[in-house]
Amino acid sequence: MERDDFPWKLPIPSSSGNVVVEEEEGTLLKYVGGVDVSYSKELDSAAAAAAAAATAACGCGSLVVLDVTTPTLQVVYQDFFLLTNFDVPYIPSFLAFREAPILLQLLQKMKNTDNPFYPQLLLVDGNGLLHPRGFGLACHLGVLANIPTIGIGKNAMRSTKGSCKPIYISVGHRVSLNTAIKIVKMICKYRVPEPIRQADIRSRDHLQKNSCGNGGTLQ
DNA sequence: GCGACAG
DNA sequence: ATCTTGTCGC
Repeated sequence: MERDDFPWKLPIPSSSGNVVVEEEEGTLLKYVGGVDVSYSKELDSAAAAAAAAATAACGCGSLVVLDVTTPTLQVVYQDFFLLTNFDVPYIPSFLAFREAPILLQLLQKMKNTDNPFYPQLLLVDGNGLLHPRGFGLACHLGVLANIPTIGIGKNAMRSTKGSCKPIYISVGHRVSLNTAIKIVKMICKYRVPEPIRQADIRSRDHLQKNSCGNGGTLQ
């Protein structure tokens, strides 16, 4: 679980700062996925009329895949999973029980259709081994989907305010911490690694355009 | 009661 | 996570 357990090689940053793409097709890390779930606080109109105290929400899970051998980290795949009347609560330290089922479906949909962009590795918006019980969302998802995962935390539990705002990288599944750090460093354009950032941006955007607030209208 | 609490 | 406007800076 904490060792590298995958067949591919990392693109090697050259001394000039450019990425050297090796010729061995299929052995190079190319497709890196990112997952996230966004929520809308808006009440579902039907639920609001029926139950006064009900606070059903809308949610949107997203899965994006980036080609990390391109300088721009091109997004080559995206898919969403919209949730209506989502009432699974968020309980601190139990994030996986809320989000793993959603994200797992997005991954299985790709796998079931033999999608050529199926990610070789997945970055997860949430921690891996860095968790009170040592098994965060990134671990759950990695095991369930049997895919190498890296956990990305943006708030450390019980941390103090630092002068800068770091991110927290932790092992999810089938990747060592050293490798996880190397990979994250090569796919960051901004503070948050690009696969996570794109998953975040796109899920929020998709939710806004397709959420309960629009009466469920699409397009 | 107070502080902490991934997203 | 979400509720929220403008604003300062590269």
